[in-house]
Amino acid sequence: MTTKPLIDYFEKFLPLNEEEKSIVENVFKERTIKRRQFILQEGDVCKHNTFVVEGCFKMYMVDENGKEHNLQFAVENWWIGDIGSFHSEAPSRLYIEALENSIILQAKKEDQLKLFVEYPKFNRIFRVLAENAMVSLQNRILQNISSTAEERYLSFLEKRPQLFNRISNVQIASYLGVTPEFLSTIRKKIAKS
Amino acid sequence: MTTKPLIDYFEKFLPLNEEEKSIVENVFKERTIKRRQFILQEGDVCKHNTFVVEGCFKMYMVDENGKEHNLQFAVENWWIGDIGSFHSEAPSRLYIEALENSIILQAKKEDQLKLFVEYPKFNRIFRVLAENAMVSLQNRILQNISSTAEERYLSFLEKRPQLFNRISNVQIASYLGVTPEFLSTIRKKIAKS
DNA sequence: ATTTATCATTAAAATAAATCAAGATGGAAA
DNA sequence: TTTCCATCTTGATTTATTTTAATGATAAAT
Repeated sequence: MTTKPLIDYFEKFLPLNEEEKSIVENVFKERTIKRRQFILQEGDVCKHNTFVVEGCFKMYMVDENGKEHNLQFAVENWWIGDIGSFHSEAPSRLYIEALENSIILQAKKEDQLKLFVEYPKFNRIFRVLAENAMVSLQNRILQNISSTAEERYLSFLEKRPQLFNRISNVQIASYLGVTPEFLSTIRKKIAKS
Repeated sequence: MTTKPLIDYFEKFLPLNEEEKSIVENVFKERTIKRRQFILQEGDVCKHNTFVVEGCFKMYMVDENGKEHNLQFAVENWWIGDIGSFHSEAPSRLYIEALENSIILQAKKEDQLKLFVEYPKFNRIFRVLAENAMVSLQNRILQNISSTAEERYLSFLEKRPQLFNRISNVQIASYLGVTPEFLSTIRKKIAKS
């Protein structure tokens, strides 16, 4: 019963009855992923919606110069996936790679759609999830267009302290949109003050 | 029947029956908004979800130095609102201001919730809307962390050509996260090449 | 155990972008 | 018409950030 963390997660939004719990167990399949393994690569269609039970992932784009740009990290109790590709079934521009050995739960698109059609409660839960994600993304954009890199780094430390000890500064720099070298000078400046 | 554009909009996602069309007419109220008028101000709770029938709005934050940072524009057939504040009922940090004389349709929170509970179809439509919004926001973040201001401006012109002739460069600069002066030098450089 | 890759840091030079100050333009308003 | 205000532009200066290159430290691979 690895689906327990996911059921607990859903129940933070709306309580589930026994039937709904058992459909979650049927729809979401457990997978074990090793560090450095990919669950999505550029050019592939994103066929799964992924919930992280244990471990850590990054989702990133590779630009024309071969540089990686981290769009998102996901640790325990986070969702990750290229929703755009998942819905449109167009090839993704993104990679999703495990930063640690991980355990995930995945739903295939057709199963998740069935869930939405047959169990309206999940429709409601996923609407709220998407809206919450929108709010975080909007806040991140506001930060990006209004703050310096130093302010963005401080705010990242404040908002995601769990990640600070778990992810290398190279990865954090890529998420913030600065070079690792510049992040290093920012850290030096902060340490001094 | 100003709700017609909204009904047409919903039907691009899922067809509505007569009952559903009439509930849309009941829930969404028309308002006329003059240029420079606010429909949300910092400190207020965002009590409405807004659909733009005609006109143009900007949603922005004012930083500690008094500078405005545009998070979003909305023209015909776009939604605008501070979803975070709408859901949490916490005071908003954002302003929403009309850039032109406008006509909007607004639903109060309790009415919209009733819609979601009693007419599951709208739950589904709004889930898809939120997911689409997530995709655009993710793409914008990727752009912000991976591109120069010039690339961001060119991409804005390509993606939102309707806005190019309709919105001042000051507003576009604020949306891109650069100063109007620097946007001017970008434009000069592009014109030369 | 040794080699190899990744990571974090530093510094100098180069570029991107913000700030400051000023002038030109054109439409709105009196 | 004249005044006024917002917009756009320009150039000089300063600050933020990237690039390049080099180094020591650590972790991964052989």
